[in-house]
This record gives sequence, C-alpha cells and structure tokens, in this order.
Amino acid sequence: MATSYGQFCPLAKAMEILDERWTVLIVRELLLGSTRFNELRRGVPRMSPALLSKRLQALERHGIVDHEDGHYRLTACGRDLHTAVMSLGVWGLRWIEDFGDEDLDPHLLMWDVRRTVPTASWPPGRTCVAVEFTDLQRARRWWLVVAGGQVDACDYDPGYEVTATVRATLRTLTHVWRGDVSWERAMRARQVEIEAPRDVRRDVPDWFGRSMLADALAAQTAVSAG
Amino acid sequence: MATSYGQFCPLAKAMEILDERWTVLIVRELLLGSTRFNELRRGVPRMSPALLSKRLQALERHGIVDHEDGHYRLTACGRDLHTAVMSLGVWGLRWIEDFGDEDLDPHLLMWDVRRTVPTASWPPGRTCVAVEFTDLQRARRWWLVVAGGQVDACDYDPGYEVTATVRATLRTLTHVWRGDVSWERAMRARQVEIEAPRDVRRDVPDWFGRSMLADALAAQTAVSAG
DNA sequence: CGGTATCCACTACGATACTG
DNA sequence: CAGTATCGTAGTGGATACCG
Repeated sequence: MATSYGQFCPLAKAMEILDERWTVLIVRELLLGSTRFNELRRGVPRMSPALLSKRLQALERHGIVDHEDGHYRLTACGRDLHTAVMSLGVWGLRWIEDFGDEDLDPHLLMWDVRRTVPTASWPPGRTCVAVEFTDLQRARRWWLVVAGGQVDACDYDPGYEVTATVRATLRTLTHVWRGDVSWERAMRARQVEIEAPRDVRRDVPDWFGRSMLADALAAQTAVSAG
Repeated sequence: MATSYGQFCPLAKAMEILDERWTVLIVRELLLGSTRFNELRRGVPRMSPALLSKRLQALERHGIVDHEDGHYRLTACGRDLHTAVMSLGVWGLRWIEDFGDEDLDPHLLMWDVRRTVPTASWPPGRTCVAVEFTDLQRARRWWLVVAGGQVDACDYDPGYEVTATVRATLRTLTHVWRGDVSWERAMRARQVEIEAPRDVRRDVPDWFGRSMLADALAAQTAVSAG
C-alpha cells in the first residue's frame, strides 16, 4: 500500500487514497456528522487510536479533511465523496445481506440509532424507550431518551419512566435498522416485541429511524421500478 | 486485510471486499469489457499475474465475477458496481488533477484509447493514424488502424498509408484523453500538433474518444449547473 | 479529552521463474 | 494463452502503554 498504482486513471488515483483499510469508514463517520476524535472512535471501535490518527492525518494531507481546534471536518473535496460513499453502501446493502455474528455490536447499533432518531416524531416533553436485546448478557438493556429535541442512548437506567420497551435479538434489530426487514414484518413474525399501551405501540416504529442507506436504496429501487 | 471490520454497516461489508488493493481496478476493467486473463493484465500491468489470479478468485467467491471457459464476466451483482465505480472515478477526476510521471504509461494510454475509439466517426475503408509521443524514446511511435469497425493499436509500423500524425508529449495526450483539457485548447496552446491535410486535421479530434469518466463528469457538471 | 510512542507478528505484495 | 509456485521483505496494523 501507500504505493502508487502507476496509472493516470482517475479511479486509480482515487483508490490510492481510498482503498486503505478503514479510510472510507472514517469518511462515512465524518459525513454522518462526527467531528471529534473520540466521537469518530465510537464509529470505528475496532480501530486502534494510533491508526485512526494516522488515517486522519493522511486524509488531511490529501485535502479531504480539515483539522482545526480539535474538530475534524470534511473539506469541499471530502463532502463531494458523499455520492460515491452512498453508492458503495447501497451496493453493499443490496448484495451483501448476510453478515456474521462478529459484525453484530450493540454499542455500534445504538450509536447509529441514536444519531438517526427523528426527534420531531417523538411526543413533546421527555420520553424514554427501553431496548432489550433478548439474546445478550452484557449490554442487554439500553435506554433511549428524547427530551427537548436531544437524544441520549445509555446502557444504564437513567431513572425516567419508561414509555415503551422494545425486545428483539441483536440480529433482528440490526436487520430492522439496516432496512433489510420492516418493523411491521418483524413484528408480525414475532421477532420484535413492543411492550406499551396500544396507541403508543403503533407509534414506536416511527420513533426509530433507519439507516440512510435503507432510504437511498428504497429511493433508487423506486426510480428504477418506474 | 481479509479481516472483517466487525460492523454490520453495509458500507463496511462492501469495503471488506472492495478495499483490497487492485480489486476496484479489476472491476473497472471488467466493466470496460475485458474478459480474458491477459486482457485484464493489460489494464493492470503493474500487477503480478499471481495476485491478479488471487483477486479474481476472491471476486468469484464473492459472487461478483463468473469464471467460465476462460472468460471472466461480471455477474449482475458485479455489474451493479457500475454506479459506485463511476462515482469514485468522477470524484478522482474532479479532485485529483495532478499525477506524477510514474503514473504515465504510453501502453496503458493506447490500450485505453483503443477501446474508446468511436469507429463510426472514422472514414469508411482503412484509416491509419500515427501517434508520436515527442518526449519518449521507447514506445514513442504508435499506429492506430481502423478498418471494418475494428480498431488496432500497435507500436510498430503496420505499413499502411498514414492519414494523419498526432504529436504531443505523453502527459499532454494523457490529459486530453482523461478530459482534463480539450483537443481544441491543447492545439491552440501548441501542445498538440496534428499533421494532416486541413480537412482531415479538423476531424481527427473526433476520431479519438475520451475517458468515460470525462463524459460522466461533464454530464454531472451540466446537471448541477443548470 | 485527544492523541503519541513503541514494539512485534504477520502477511500482503512484488519479483521472478516456471508449468500445462 | 492462462495461470502456479516460490520466496523475501517491506510495511501494515493490532496491542499496550504512555503523555500533555
């Protein structure tokens, strides 16, 4: 790596930068709005800080990232990667449905869920939803708190009244969040259980967002279908 | 490499496959129509045959490539990478204009030129155009022969009558082919010289194609501009 | 919080040669 | 033409500890 492909092809020049391990995932995190080092780390937890630092420096050197007062932000050049990154993600979503247990991670899932929660759809005031991964021992219970347009996800009981409890395996909820399967279908198959008063129960699925890629894929499929 | 990112994110799953060195360039070659092993090699000349073989096997294992009777062809899954690969290439074309001398390669350029020649624009019968890279010693002179809708590019004199001779540095002609600069502009700047009868000289630029990425970028820019 | 420093195992990659 | 075989090394990247 770090060596040139010896090709003038713009794709080759792009891949010289982007095909280094982890690099595209860091760009993804930046596109999703993370700017602090430790924020970025949460998005790529299996990466050592040393390596993350090194990659960020490389991205800065290539003019993709700007590092100022402790914030990493995409430059115009970096933001322009949006289309390509989405295309790659949509392709992955469409063609690589299966993933192994080693790809499941409740922290990562809740971190993702947290930042796609459509707070506007939630009731006014404070609302707390509990999530229980029925197949886990550790990191089994989570609480999602929305108040004043702010979201918090924590793995300890914050002590607020719980409006609804969502129960599913980690794999199932991951599939639902990715958009591989709808809430409705998962609930019909009894793979997801929502414990709450009936009227609340109907709303809960709308309180969760889903991956941007799921929306992008749906949009693309709708277009190509006519 | 070859290790999982430990993420369920479709982008991560995609990059597990695609961020291995050379892999995307091989997909590019397949998208451009190469199917034979040695044909693919011409598109990635700096790659050892052992590694190319290994990558092709990996692509086949992932269901991206189908290998049958000596032909490597993209599956539906592989063909669906078209959008993503183009996006990456367009990004590279837009933001990485500069490349070093080590990225210049007359063989690669002529191999690319050959397969984008719009034969329909050429005169009927046989036409032979000579290309001279004014800054090279070896691989300095090339001949492009179009006859019966077929194109040939060779680095030895095929012996046909030469209708026009194009002279430029390797770097200049590479820029023109990539679409960084137009024929018209390069000729006005005297960076490209076409030796031919006046009426032929006007047509020669249309006899050469240019990179698909140049067209894609132009299309994209046109849309966003208006 | 926001990184750097150091070390080491591993292996991917490139080069070259060779085979059916 | 279509790949395998072999080998050495450069360098990645993971782990751990440490610093400002």
